[in-house]
Formats: sequence, structure tokens, C-alpha cells
Amino acid sequence: MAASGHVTTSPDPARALELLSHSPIFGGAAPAALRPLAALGRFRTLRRGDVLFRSGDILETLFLVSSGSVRVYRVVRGGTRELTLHVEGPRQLVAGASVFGGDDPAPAHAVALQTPTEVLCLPAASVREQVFGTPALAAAVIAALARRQAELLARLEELVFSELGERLAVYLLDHAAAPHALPPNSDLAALLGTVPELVSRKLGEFYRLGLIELERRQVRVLDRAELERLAGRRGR
Amino acid sequence: MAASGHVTTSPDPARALELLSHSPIFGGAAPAALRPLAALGRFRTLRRGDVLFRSGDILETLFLVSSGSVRVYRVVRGGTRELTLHVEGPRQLVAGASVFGGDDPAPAHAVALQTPTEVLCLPAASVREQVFGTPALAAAVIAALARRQAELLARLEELVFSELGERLAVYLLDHAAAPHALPPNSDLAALLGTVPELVSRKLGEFYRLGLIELERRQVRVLDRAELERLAGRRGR
DNA sequence: GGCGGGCCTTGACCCAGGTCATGGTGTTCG
DNA sequence: CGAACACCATGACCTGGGTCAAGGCCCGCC
Repeated sequence: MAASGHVTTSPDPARALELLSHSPIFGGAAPAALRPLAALGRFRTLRRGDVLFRSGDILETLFLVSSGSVRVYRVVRGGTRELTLHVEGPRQLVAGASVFGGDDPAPAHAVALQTPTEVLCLPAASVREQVFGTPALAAAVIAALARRQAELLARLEELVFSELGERLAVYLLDHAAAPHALPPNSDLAALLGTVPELVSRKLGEFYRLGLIELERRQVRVLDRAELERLAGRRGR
Repeated sequence: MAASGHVTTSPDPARALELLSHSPIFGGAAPAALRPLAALGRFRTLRRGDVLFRSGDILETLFLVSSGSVRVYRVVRGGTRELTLHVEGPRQLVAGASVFGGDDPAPAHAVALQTPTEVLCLPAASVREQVFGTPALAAAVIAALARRQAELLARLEELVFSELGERLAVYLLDHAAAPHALPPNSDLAALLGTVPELVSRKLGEFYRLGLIELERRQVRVLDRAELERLAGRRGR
């Protein structure tokens, strides 16, 4: 179901163990507890746009990002809009809630955002067994899920109650510390919960106000203080 | 921190065990595992408006609703708006994510919605110890958190992408199967993510369309089919 | 070189939802 | 009984955000 087509896949217990033991979730566990998991892991290499899983899939695999990044998103409004829930980078878990939370189908899609993106695939059943039987691991997983939930809550609350300008300012502050190539407006729109046209307008507005420099999709923050004022206020 | 003032509080291990073993979260555990918890529990009786905890509190207590209901909500927009995240009835957990997810401060307020509301208070440390040490319990708690997260996601997504009319229709279908006394418009507004004025208007509109009967805050659904059409469409 | 497609930008327009202010209708309590 | 209070209803108005359509720029490809 989740696995599709012809992709590079390979075991590598040593690297898997390395990755597991440096991840925030499994990092706290004794290597002895992780070794059996590492032995079962398979690395998989993806290119931008490659699908990890789709909404509705029954997931029998837990993913841990090794390099690159994975976008987790939902399709809403009868397919007319996408909402990016989070973007996971190295050492982060994808599909944690679904794998641990019973056999409910995945509530979101996941695709690779960069080429290449490498993920470690772990069989769900074994992970569950290992995790539930190891109190320290169980605690870590629960803590991670709880934290994820808090983040999600903050993000969506921001979506509901803040204005687009605020959200865009937050994004720019978070991602454009260094001069930076902006993702396509359609990606930004999915992230900010709006449509490409409005992203374009707001960016233009910020530019006109002298808050950012914008040249061929390269942005640089010029007036950090003012952006922070715009972002700040409510929320964070 | 969480406990405030002069409230009725009392142990009752037999009832506590009864409640624990019938709750969705702890129900799967062997009574032997629950007995120590039950012995530590204290029942507390609240009246409408009584505070269980506030956003920012460090929670050292897990709550299980015994009777009545508890509203969990966030205050946003610099205090000008409230957003009800969920309303928990009997056998449901309150503050699960905070208690299990490390020592982060609570992200929301919780108050009793009815008079009387009775909750079972369990010391967080003992619960954690018990849960993490019992694989079946750990699995159940994780599953419950994951499910909660999915619900939250669906709720907030609905808030972002659906119109007020849809949300109100959903509410009416869910809560007004039998003729039913509507909560104050301000409560509804917090639940639906809007302001009382708009609730008033929409209710009036539904009434004028002959979808509901509305007499002194008593509602009855007249045209279920049409309401379902309004609610349906996108989302659920 | 020129044609076509993807993406960005911009203008015109529309509308749901929010704000503010006013007046009505209980209900409670001195 | 009547004043005070809380909640509800409704009108006027404003505005952020969404939609649609037209046009421009860039790039790859035939």
C-alpha cells in the first residue's frame, strides 16, 4: 500500500543504528534496545515529489528522515486546496501518530520535498513491540507525540486567528535568516493556508515597504525589527 | 497550582477503580495494575465555571471526568476570543497530553461546564510510572493521544476551511437529535470559532429557512436532510 | 529563433465574517 | 414593582481574503 514501485531500498544496520540513536525519539534508549530495530530497517531514497504514503493508506511502516525533507499535508476543499501540516527534516519521525495510534488509516499525504531525500523505513509491528515493552521508549514516544500535538495546535490556531501578513512574517523570520531561495508561491500558499496570488501580493507589499529584498526568488530580510513587530503581537 | 481553594475532595478507591476500569484509556488494563492508581485517586466536585487548571500551569494531576463535563479551551487574540478545543464527558481524560508529554506547561484552560461536575484526580507521577511500566497501558495511552490528535486536526481544519453555516449545521446535527436547550451564543461562538453575533444571525437564518424550530433557546431539527446537505459537502 | 508552458504578478470584483452600536427581552434581586 | 444585568437580535458598515481573468517573464524545446 504505502510502498510504491521501483525505488532504491537497502538495509544498513550500522547506519540505521546510528540514525536511531541520534534521533530525538529513540535517542534515550539503550543501544541494546535499538539494535533489533536497526536490523529490520531499510533505507529508501526518494526524489522531490515521490510519495511516501497517501491519506487513507494503512501504514505498516514508520519513517525516520535521514536526509532531505518530507512534506506532510492534507488535501481539503474537495481537492482544491492543500494544507501543509509540517515539514520534517533529518532525524524526525513521519507517521508517528498513525503507526502508534492503532490501525487507523493515515490522515495525510507525505511526499519528499528535496532530491535526494533518504528515509529509514521501519516495520510498524516490530517498532510497536519494542516501544511498548521498553518504558523509557514508551515515555519518549508519548512525549514526542504530545509535543507534536502542541505544535500542530499552535500552527492551526495561528491559521485561524492570525492574518496572512503575520504568518508570512513568521515564515520569513524562521526561514530567511540567510539569503534564501523562496519555494514556489504555491508551496508557500499551502504552508500558510492561502492561495498563490495572495502570497505574491504580500511579498510585493513587504518588498515595497523595504522589509525584504527580493530578486529572482532570492529573499533577504532587510528590516528584521519591523518583521518581528508584524509577526509578534498575537501568538508567538 | 492546579488545585485551587475550598473544594470537596475525597478518596473512594472502589468507585475510582470502577471508573478507571470502564474508561476507554485504562479499560484494557488488568485490575491489578489499576488498583494502586485507584487508591491514590481523589474525587473532586465542581460547579459550572470552576477552574480545573489554567493555561501555563505545570500539571501534577491527571483528570478523569466522572460525571458532568469539562470544557478545554484556549484564549487567543490577546484575550479577545476563546476557542473551545473539546468538551469532555464522563470517562474521558483531561490533560492527557500535558501529563504524559513531559513537563511542559498546560497549553489550555479547563473549566467545568455543568453543575455538578465530578472528576477523579490522579497524581501524574504515579500514573506515568504505572503507564510506562505496563505495555498494554502504554499502548492504550498512545493510541488515545493519537486519536485525540486526529480529532483536533479535523476540528481545526474544519475551522480553517469550512464556512460558519457548515459548522453550525454539523453542531446541530450532532447535538440536537432530541429537542435540546442551546448553550448561550457565546459558548457556541467559542466552539465554532466565531463571535456571538454571527451565531445569532445564522440561527435566525436557519429558522427562517424552516430548517430548525427555535423557541426560547429550545431547538429542534425540522429538516434534517437539508442540514445534512449543508454540513456534508466538504469535510465529514 | 520562435513557439508553448509554467509560474508570477496585477487589477477588478465579490463576499463571508467581524465590528460597533442600538434596542429588545427576560430574569433576578433589593 | 422597578432597576440592573445578562443575553439576544439586528442594522450599518468595513475589510481581509478569495476568485477570475489578463498579461508578462523565463526557460526549454522543436
